[in-house]
Amino acid sequence: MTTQTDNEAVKSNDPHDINFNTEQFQLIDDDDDELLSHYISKIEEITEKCISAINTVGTSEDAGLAVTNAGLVSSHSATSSSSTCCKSRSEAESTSPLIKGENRCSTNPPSSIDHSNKKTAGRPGSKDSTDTACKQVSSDQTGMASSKVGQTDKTDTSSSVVSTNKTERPRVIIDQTGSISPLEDFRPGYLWVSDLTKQHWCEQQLLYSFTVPGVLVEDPVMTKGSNLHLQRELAVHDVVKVDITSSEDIWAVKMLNLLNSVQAFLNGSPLAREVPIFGAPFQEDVFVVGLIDELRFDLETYAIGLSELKTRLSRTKPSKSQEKQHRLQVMLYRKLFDDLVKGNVTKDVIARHLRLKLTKELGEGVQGELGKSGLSCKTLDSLLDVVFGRMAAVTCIVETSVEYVHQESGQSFLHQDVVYDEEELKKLYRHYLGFWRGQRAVEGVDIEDAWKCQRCDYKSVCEWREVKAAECARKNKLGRR
DNA sequence: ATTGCTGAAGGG
Repeated sequence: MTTQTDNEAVKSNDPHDINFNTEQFQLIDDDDDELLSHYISKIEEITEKCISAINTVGTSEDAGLAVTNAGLVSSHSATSSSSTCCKSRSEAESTSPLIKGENRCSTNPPSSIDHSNKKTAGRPGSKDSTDTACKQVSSDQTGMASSKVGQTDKTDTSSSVVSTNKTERPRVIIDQTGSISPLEDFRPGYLWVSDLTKQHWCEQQLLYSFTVPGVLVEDPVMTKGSNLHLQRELAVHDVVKVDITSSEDIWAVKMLNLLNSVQAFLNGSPLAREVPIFGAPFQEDVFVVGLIDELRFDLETYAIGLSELKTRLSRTKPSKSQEKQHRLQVMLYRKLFDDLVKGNVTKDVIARHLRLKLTKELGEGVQGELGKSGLSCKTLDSLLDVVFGRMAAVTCIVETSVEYVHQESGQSFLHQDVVYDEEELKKLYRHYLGFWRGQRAVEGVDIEDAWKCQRCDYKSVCEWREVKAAECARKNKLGRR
């Protein structure tokens, strides 16, 4: 039982400044209906206050955070993609009836509050449930299938205010004294290639995307981009669902996707899309996971080329900064792929970073899919043997490029070859890891890239920007003397 | 494990 008093749960003199008194939530009896309904109404009240406070922020001129009816999470968190992805799926269904993906949009009312900077708000884990992953079968080639992980969401119906208190952790942002590093804090286990490319755009923005609670907002330009990518993907294979029972299963499907892409080449197919890739490059003991847009296989020379698709709102050349960002992405993919070809990734590294038990028996659904590809692997351990073997049968990537496509017309208007420089990549990568390991402070954009701040969600709260602005003002003053 | 642990990329 609790001794809850009636003091304010939300102390807020200023609607922009919400103080949560999390202390006062205590365990109560499930049976105590009266008390329970008291709390529920209390929670609703708080929710309403928060939403109205946020709305005020969202509509004010200098607001960094926008408002939508989709709940309260980091604006660049994975959750935002789950909604856009869902949309892509349903739109894609009209052009390709072969997709079996279920609608993953949460139909919950928009009142899920997150005041704990929880990273995965609205994206409940799949640990304790039997999930399905979307697997794909090639449509235009017989025999070999390729597949892709696409976990479906559980619908989150928990009342979040009470439950998040339990999981709330103290958040440490870059600690010079060496407490918790961003890597441990935000990406336990492994990094995404997209983490590193975002970091390339602005490290400070990346950090804010993890730490500043925001509001989910759908960016139509990004949605359009996702849809165009999906369209292309569906041109080479279809999606089927696979039952998933463990994280080993999830990774097994990913391995199968990679395996099938490479196998498709060996079977005479010239194209593979959405190819999963992973590794721990440059002996840094950090695991990185990515998804290659497109691999092309030259049937005469057996040469493999990598192509990254970038869709753009306008038919304009990408900025220098974007060019560099895309180049980094492509070089990283290439490095990860080549490392697999060269046998530079070991089972041990995979198991350790992904926290997988290689000897665990894979679920029925996954084993079934493996069977369809002619494999009788019962565990990740034996599947990895096959994957490594197949990867060793192809050669390293010899060509890397970025293709720019105009969103509205769908026309490709620019093709840029990327010069691969491994030493340069290594240097850059190690510099970026410095941030992830908490070995150095965050770096925002250089003064010449300050234009990026104009469209940044965090411009109203950004300390980096403030410091740079002051620096700039000082310089101008000196210059005038 | 007592509790927890990520589809990655999507564009500027």
